[in-house]
Amino acid sequence: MKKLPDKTVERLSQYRRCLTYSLSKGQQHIYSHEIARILNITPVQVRRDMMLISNTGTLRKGYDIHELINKIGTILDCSEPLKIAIVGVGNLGRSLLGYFANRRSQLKVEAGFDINPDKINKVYAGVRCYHFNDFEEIIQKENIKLGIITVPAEYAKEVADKLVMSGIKGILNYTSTPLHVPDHVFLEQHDMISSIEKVAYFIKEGN
Amino acid sequence: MKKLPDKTVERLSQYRRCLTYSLSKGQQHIYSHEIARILNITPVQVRRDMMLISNTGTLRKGYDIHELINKIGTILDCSEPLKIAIVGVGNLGRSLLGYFANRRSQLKVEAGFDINPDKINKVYAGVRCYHFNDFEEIIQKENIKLGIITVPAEYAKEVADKLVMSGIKGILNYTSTPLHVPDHVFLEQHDMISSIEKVAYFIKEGN
DNA sequence: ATAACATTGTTAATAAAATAACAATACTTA
DNA sequence: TAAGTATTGTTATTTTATTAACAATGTTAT
Repeated sequence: MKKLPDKTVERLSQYRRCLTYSLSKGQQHIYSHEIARILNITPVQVRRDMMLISNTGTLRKGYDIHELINKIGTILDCSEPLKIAIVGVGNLGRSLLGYFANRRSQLKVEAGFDINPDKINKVYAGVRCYHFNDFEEIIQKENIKLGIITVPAEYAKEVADKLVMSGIKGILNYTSTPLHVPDHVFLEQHDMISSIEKVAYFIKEGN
Repeated sequence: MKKLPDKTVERLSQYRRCLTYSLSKGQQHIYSHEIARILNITPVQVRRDMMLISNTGTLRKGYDIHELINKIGTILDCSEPLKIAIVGVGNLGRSLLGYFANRRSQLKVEAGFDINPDKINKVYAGVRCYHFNDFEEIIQKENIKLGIITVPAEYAKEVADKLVMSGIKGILNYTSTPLHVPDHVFLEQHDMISSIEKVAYFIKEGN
């Protein structure tokens, strides 16, 4: 399948979650406008995304939830679970570890990394914490593909460099330090401070 | 000033942070291409944003950092510090509290809220944690405008409803539950699972 | 003094994302 | 059975965001 637009990919993940929920309630079909309402978007957008992933619904019956979940799975998921490392087992890192605990998913957090000796070899939400010095060895042995950076901002750069050098394929950066990585590494940044300042701006304007 | 584009607002926040850093290094002027390089964007985009906020640089000398920081401040900041509440003092909530500690900024986290009795009246990173039952009273007394939701996903909806009822102006939702709020409340959602699935997708495609 | 250069500011062009419009059609109701 | 209705799928349009192009102009080098 052709590469999907950025935003569509994000929405697919959201579709899947809300579909899983509806399915667990015993619902079998769902209309575009139902999905749209749940996610605060328009029905057209849902249908457009469906078109992009060649998913087809039934007229006046909507989309088969089970089928659509599978379809999204074939697009988003890899054939085997994708292994993830969380670098920085502070509050934020542990928060993410918590998200993934008890969640059957094609995403598997395989290891945490830190430099605080008190944390090394401890297990958090079922995931063991290693010393960051051992990063390269472990991610290569375990075939970990994705790294999430949750260290204090001032360490972000050196952490990212090490991730890249170790062969990580994608990085999700939760620090506010902008990072630079080569083209073959996919980088996503999430700056919480900017998000808050943005909300602040639009509140202010709203006066 | 006319309302700025969403993306420009986000970047202004990032500009300010990188400018503050450069200023602290003793730098007084900065070129559009320097900013761009730091933030992984193009120089044109920087100049375009400058245009939108009517900031003007000096030919062959670049932008006056101090002046630009002030300019961004007049746009993003309110006249008095904007007060924030963090609802859910778990790992993620405490992580955010940590970000704001020791940071002089026009954003001030005024209170945390939780329902766990062990946390009530404790102080985290200088911020006191109250019982969520007292939410309305405290945010009205303290004039808190912005709420950040960091509770487990299943509580997100009721928390949001209470925030809206209590007169909160803006909500930043870090749970994966999609929320619905009236038009006069600004809502920003940040779904960490979707972010990770997105990175996973683009890694997969990259093969 | 003049030419070459580097940088800003702005307009023009392109690309990406969202929305609108509407044809097709199966279901429902009269 | 015929008309009306609700819903999908798709094309067209609009809006938003990014990038390209380039004129203007102060600075540096010759």
